Amino acid sequence: MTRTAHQSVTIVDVAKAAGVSKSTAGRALTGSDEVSARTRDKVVRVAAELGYRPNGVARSMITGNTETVGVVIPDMSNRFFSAALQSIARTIRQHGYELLVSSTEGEPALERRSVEVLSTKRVDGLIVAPVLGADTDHLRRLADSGTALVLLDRPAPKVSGTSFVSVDNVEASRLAVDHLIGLGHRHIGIISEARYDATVTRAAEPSPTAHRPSTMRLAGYVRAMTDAGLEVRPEHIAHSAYSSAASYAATTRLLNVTPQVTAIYCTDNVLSVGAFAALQDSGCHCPRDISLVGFDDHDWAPLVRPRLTVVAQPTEVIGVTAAEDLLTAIADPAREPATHLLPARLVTRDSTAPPGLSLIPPT
Amino acid sequence: MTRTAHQSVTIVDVAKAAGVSKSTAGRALTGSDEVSARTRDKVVRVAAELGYRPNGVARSMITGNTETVGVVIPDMSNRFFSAALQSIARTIRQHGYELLVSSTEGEPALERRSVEVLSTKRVDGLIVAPVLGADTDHLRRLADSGTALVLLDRPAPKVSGTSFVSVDNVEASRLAVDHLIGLGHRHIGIISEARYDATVTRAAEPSPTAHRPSTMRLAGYVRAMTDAGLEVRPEHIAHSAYSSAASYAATTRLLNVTPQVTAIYCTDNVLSVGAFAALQDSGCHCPRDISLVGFDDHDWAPLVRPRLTVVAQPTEVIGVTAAEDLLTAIADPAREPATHLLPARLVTRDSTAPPGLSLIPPT
DNA sequence: TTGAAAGCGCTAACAG
DNA sequence: CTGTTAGCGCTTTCAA
Repeated sequence: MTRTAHQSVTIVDVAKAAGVSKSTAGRALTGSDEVSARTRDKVVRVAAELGYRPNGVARSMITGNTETVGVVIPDMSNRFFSAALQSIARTIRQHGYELLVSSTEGEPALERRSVEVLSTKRVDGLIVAPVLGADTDHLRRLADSGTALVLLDRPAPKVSGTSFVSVDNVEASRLAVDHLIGLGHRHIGIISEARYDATVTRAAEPSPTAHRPSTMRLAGYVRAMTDAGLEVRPEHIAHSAYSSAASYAATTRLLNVTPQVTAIYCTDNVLSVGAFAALQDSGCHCPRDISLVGFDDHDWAPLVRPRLTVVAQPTEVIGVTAAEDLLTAIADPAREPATHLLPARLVTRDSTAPPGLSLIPPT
Repeated sequence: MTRTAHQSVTIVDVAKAAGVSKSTAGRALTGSDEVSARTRDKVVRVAAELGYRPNGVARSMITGNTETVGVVIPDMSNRFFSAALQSIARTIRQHGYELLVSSTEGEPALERRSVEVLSTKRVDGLIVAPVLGADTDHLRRLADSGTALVLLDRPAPKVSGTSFVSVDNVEASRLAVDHLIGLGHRHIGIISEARYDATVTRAAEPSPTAHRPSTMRLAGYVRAMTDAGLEVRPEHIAHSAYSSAASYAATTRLLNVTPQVTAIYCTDNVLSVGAFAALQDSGCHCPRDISLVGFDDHDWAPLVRPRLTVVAQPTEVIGVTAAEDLLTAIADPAREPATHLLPARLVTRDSTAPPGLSLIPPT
């Protein structure tokens, strides 16, 4: 019956108890058809009685693969990544893979360690959302060594031959900004983790596989403004570190410094929390005095007042696409890497309205 | 330099190239002090040149452990579980372990499969939040087989000899209900996933290791009401399935059917979204007409109006505790299993006030 | 249809 | 300090 020892019943024990050889027992247990039904039944029954559990480690040793996919992301409690993780998990599970996941907390050193450890554990493939701005040599080495690799959300410029899956950030910004322009806004502020850098941001073709999402979103804003014939004013671009508190401060600053701004586009889900809070505390009425577009659709977007208009990423699709591309790469190492830029979607709610629109007369 | 072949450079290749034996190479690479500095340096250099990556699978084969912890949870996009996961990941990483995570989507069959697969992969220990109400024989077998096992959030009654980590749900409810009673409320409704079952709920000592969280929270409500000399009325207990939409419906029903209710306690984070929305749409003014206490502290709790008062679980601590207990169990299989009931915390905001309190005169 | 033997890549005695 | 030997548990030829 149940055994208490640790590394307990092996296939040899089963074979002995069933009165067959190790190899026959193996064949019976893996459902090979090179065994007589009689012996198979016997072996299977004996195995169950003994509480035999096949040792996947030993099997991997021989087959050379682990049926395991690694995922390395900065933070699994971040809504975007946890949602992506969930859809990655489901997709690969349907193909018989498990998920080895590592959180880097934004530390380049931890990312290197994670990639190292996971590749030591011989994952069959790896999905990585690299730490922004960090060195990516370890990823290049990994890709060069033939490990299937898919980049998620953030590119690694120097790593070639690797698939990349992300929302189309330029288009996402265009959705937000065009919506605001369409409402009549002319002075539109932006809360961004990226620094305004004219050379990159105003480039004719900013490349999603070369720049981080925040940069692309800022570039999209610049493009949309420019295309509409509006002036991009540096003082309308509020830089914020990656935290809700920093975004709160940045938004407050933007409101104080540039009173002519009538709309704000906030380019990240974490930042949106702080931006919304800042607007609430500012004394401005939203959307009468200021319109706000957030990023990513949250549970709370329809719960706050005014309900928050957002640019929503297809988070599920991003996860599924990354997983499927990785599975393809595992099955066929020679396949061409692809860049998947998935479309964002504008969800219009109540936080955006024409400038100066006032249902309640201003005080 | 970099190799393109798949299972490429082994320790034998390194040994040959360095002109030493396999074992010396091994010793050098694992940093054993039984090697001369000279040979170690040489081996390490050669290994780097060849792009050698140790094969963790082979190592596990010998050592018998994988430095991997499995986690099986219903849904990693759920805020509670993703936060717990993040702190589990950090804790075990600090001890050199990686995380193999599996999402069961609430399906008992998937949970069985996950536990099976992870134990085949020879994880050194397992943290499981079992699917509610499902059969737990697979967990008992696992525990009996000597695998370190910690139960998270939900107990598995028939599985003995296993640690259990959870918030103290009865006390959590007491915090919420006592707060409301203290404000003067007498007719307090509850939104619960549990069915009201007098035998369990009113038991003198409802056991956290025998009943699911929702049952314990309901029991805590009953206890707190009873202790305060208030009547527990079945029509004040609104059952809801586990979704925001169901909670919306349950809350709406509760408001319509029992107008004497002046406060509602919502016993779960997912349900809180629906409850809050229902209150907004009901025409009731919160907190003037109805007070609301939510469960779990969300990003949005301070963002909505009124700001939501909640009972907050120490999610981080729960994750860390589960991880630490598991590490202990791995290190010492003979240690006594423990039940950790962690304290909840009441976060008082604006959604709770004395009944009938009216800053704005009723219409 | 079954068994015997080889070996995956590595570590761990045990000699030298 | 270093090399030799013997496996870990399993799959997989290759014979019988």
